[in-house]
Amino acid sequence: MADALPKYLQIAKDLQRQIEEGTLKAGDRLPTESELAARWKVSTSTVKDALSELRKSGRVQTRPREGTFVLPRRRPLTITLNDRELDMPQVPAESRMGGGEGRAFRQEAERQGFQATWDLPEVTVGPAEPWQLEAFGLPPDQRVQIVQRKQRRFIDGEPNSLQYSYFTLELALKAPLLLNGEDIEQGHVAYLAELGFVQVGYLDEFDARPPHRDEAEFFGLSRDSLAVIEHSRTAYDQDGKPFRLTVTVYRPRSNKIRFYAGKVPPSVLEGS
Amino acid sequence: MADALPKYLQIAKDLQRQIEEGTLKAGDRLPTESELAARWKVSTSTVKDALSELRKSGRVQTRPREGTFVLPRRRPLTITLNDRELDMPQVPAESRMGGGEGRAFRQEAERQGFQATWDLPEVTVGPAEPWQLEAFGLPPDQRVQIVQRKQRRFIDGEPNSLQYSYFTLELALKAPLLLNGEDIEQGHVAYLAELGFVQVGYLDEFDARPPHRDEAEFFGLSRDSLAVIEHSRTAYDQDGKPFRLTVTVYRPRSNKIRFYAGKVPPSVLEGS
DNA sequence: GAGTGGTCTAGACCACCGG
DNA sequence: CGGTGGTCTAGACCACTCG
Repeated sequence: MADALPKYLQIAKDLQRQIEEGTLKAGDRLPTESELAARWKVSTSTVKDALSELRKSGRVQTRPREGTFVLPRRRPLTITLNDRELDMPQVPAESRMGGGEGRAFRQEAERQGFQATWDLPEVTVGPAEPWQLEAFGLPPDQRVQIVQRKQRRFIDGEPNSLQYSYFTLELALKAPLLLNGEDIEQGHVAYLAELGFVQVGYLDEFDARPPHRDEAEFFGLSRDSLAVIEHSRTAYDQDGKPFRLTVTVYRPRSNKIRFYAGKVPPSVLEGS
Repeated sequence: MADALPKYLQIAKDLQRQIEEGTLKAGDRLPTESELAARWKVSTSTVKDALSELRKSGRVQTRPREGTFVLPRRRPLTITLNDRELDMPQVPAESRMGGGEGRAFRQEAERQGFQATWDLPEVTVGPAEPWQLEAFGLPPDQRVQIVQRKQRRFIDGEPNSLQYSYFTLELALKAPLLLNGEDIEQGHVAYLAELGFVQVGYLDEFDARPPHRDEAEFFGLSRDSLAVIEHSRTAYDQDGKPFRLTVTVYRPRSNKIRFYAGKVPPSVLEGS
């Protein structure tokens, strides 16, 4: 035979095939590592390599001390980055959403037939880290306190994304609801607009990276799972000054991130 | 001590620290696996786990039979998704770029002080796969041939991204340069516009996933490295019909993908 | 030929949960 | 308590490069 695949990839491929063919269905537990090792006459380490490979495909989830399970194929939540309100200057500032935060998250989810929920935000205050200073356009040696609002967001009850919003303490003192560990009914963008900090534009950036330990725990990802997608948004006020930084960490495969330009058929944009 | 980290994470963390502190500099080879095993008094398997973890941070690269090397910190290429020309209808169709393809790739790279090069495209023709039919808005049972143009793109001589452009054979017969394994001087978008297929809008979607074997090879990623970012663009013509599909696979950490809305200070947009 | 990482063996012990 | 995957041992052999 010509250049046989390593055993661990053969095992991974065979399991993948069984999942695709439906022999292993969503929610099923895969054979245990020792069963697979016996069946394939390999050591358990080789099986562990195979399962590690499978986890990276995003089709299975390993829960320590329980086993490895086939994940259901869920319809992903579509996150559209374009902010229709922002693109239409005639809409009053009070009704601008800011895309992806608070009410906008629920509205988008419901339009797509999902139920969106979230925990109360955890508010913490601390000295700025270098990357935060850079995002706020401040010199690297500036001493400034940053307010972090961290929120866990769920779709149909399942962990979907983690959102961190950052503000300077200086701003938060003028907008004290930011310091409350409670929802801001109208959303950050509208609340700040009421106080005169209007978001006239924003810049989004993306990266993919392995999850941190707490993110892996929240999303139920064990070792060697998929990368998460990190989406940073820097919001600018009327003076072109960055006044809000939002970092959203998405669970892989549960979200579809999209952006459009020019004329795209409405049916495409609406179809989930 | 309280809940010590597993050894393999301790080792990874120590190496990471040495890289950050500069004890290990860009281009340096890390100690070999057996050296690390001896130094930490652990088995080589534990060291392999540690290096696997380190590779996921994107700071090192393992080259089989050579060793593990510290990667230089390169300034990433910024890919801006907004198409300024498309957003300005007064610009004639012939000069629209399409963002990220051919000339636009070189222009953007040079503006940021990089040198962009690419291989000649590899053209292949074959039956449509289901996801391609879906992207082109065709029924799943339709029999149609798809032309693939695959191009390897480099920044400063290093592998940067892989771009696959897809067209129906029907379209390619009306635009025969698409079937040539040569560059299209003016770019796909302009060439097709000349022939009456004007891109009036597009829809971008993102995902992060582990690299395929050939992608890992092209990017020089070995086992357990970072995820690649996949960017799909579906382009629509005047009739709202999708006529071009482009999939770009980006090397992680070498690219910064961005998008803006509303008014963002020009200095931010220009600053690479 | 020496040295490298990729693959693999044949286990071991542990913490944790309720299959 | 039994069974699970996470961590780890102490190696082995291989294909390949030339550090």
